Amino acid sequence: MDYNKLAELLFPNVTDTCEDIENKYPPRNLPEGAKVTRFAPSPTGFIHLGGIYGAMIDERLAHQSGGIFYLRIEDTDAKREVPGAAVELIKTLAEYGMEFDEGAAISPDGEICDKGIYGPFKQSERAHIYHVYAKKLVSEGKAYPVFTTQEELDELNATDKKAEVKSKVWTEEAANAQREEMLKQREFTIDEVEAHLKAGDPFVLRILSEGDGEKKTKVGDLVRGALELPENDEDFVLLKSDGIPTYHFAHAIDDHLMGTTHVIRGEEWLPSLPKHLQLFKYLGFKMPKYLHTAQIMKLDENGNKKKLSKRDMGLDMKDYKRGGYLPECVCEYIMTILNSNYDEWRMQNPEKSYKEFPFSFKKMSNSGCLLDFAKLTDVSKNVISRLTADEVYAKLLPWAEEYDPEFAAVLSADKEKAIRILSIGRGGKKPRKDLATFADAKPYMSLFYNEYFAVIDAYPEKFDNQTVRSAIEGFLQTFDFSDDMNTWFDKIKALADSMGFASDMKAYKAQPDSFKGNVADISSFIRVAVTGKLSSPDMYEVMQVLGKDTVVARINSEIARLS
RNA sequence: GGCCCCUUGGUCAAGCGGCUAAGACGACGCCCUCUCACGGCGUAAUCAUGGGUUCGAUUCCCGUAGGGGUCACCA
Repeated sequence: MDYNKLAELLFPNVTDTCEDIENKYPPRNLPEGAKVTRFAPSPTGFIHLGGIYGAMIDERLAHQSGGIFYLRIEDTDAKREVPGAAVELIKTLAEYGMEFDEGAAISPDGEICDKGIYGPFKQSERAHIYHVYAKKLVSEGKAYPVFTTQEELDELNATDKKAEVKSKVWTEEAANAQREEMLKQREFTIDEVEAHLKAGDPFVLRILSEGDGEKKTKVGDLVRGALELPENDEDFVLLKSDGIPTYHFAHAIDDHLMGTTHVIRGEEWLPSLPKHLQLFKYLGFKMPKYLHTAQIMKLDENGNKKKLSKRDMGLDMKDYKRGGYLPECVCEYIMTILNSNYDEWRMQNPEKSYKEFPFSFKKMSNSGCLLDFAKLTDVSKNVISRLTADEVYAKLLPWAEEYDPEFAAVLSADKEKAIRILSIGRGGKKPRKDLATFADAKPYMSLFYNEYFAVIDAYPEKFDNQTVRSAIEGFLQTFDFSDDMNTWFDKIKALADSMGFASDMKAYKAQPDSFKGNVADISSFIRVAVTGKLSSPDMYEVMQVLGKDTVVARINSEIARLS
């Protein structure tokens, strides 16, 4: 077989050589040890938690080493592409603090554009590059075409391939038949190829695999160590019939030309690693280092770990946004599952950015972890508790504007007040941690606003209305808004004493029977009247924020109700 | 089914031949306290299993089981 002739037949329009391409993309001039990583999503839908997880590893590894972090859009599957998804992807990544040095970006007019000299960064725009290498492989007898008719192709496109693959019964006979079919396709003549081309039949380009599927080769993985994998024995597709490459082919060429040093991807790619080994060998490219990450899982109804699926809460980043989770909280949580010594570091360095943490892939776990909302909540509370009231307000307002406009209106009507509310118990060594998400804000803050205020909790049952009423009446009689906290509370204690309640908790605990109740009970009457609830932040501070008139009005309203 | 990956408390995990097997989240209890938070202290809870190797295995090797992934002109 004259492979050069075959190559010429298949790619008559390709005149560039591989050298021409290589010259256009010179090796990067980076300091020793600098890592070049990429995040390479396909624009087939929303970005998910696993995506952010992977992107954060890419970002840390690159920027921690003084390297380059870039974004490549893997839009090689026109059928699955979702319009506008790429733009959405980039925006979401930006929200999560993923800043790319190079790659696909959004231009001022809202279109995808390229940043840096190694583009184009959309694979659909790189067809000519792939074809140059494809032609070379054909000319060396390392790849060959398989023709189909247009009808067969249409039929292929009509099938739900994923469902078909899933339902497939993997018997030995089926495997053998598949292999025989593959081998048969290797047999053809130049004349046949010419005839097909003349008839306009589309073709795919397949690699001519070398391995026998038995012999093992060793591959290194940054988190898994040495792996033993069988050599590739599959003539997988390089170019689809539309001339666009498959992931495998695009991966080898792009990561080579763009100078990627570290490929970080999910462990679902592990089984296709032999394909990539084969390709890099055929192409004469230097292998990048691989890091296959464990998946983030959930528990299914049978109690088994399962990969997060589209229907699950917690996969789509929009879920987090809607739920009021701050991106920095999610990132903080991801850091805790990325490196288990992160928690410890955070305790020592409460004010630092996570980007100052010495992240190491050596500390990454190689088994999948369960998405743990309890942990996320804890981490989020900590992150938000470290913010100032102004910062919380600045982030809360836009969230509310999108998901609860009415609440947003209330918040912005009196910014000063909102910030005073958010300031309660904030700052200092032991800040309150009331907010894990912005969705917690309204229930927490509602007692401060008359439009939301309601007496929700009942007064403690063991006291009759008469007692409650005289207590809050008594409070009102001596209430002076300008009192400081101690004076204010001393008055409550005095009130307790005058009503036969213990003002000293220790005294009460020693002899509970000699009192009608204690000062905490008195406080709870006032608390329910003023806040509507049995629990609230520090009541003195609450009253200071509410203002004298509101406090008096609420108590009077309760006095009336209890009469 | 073939191939590959994984396996320490409920969860995330430290460990890298000898430890009473860290720590965090969660749970529970106590303390602090005018409530709720916060904080402090404490309790319960883990090496999947069988065989080796070894004076000694959570740690090394082999098998088994369980879980996950993958076997497309999808990425």
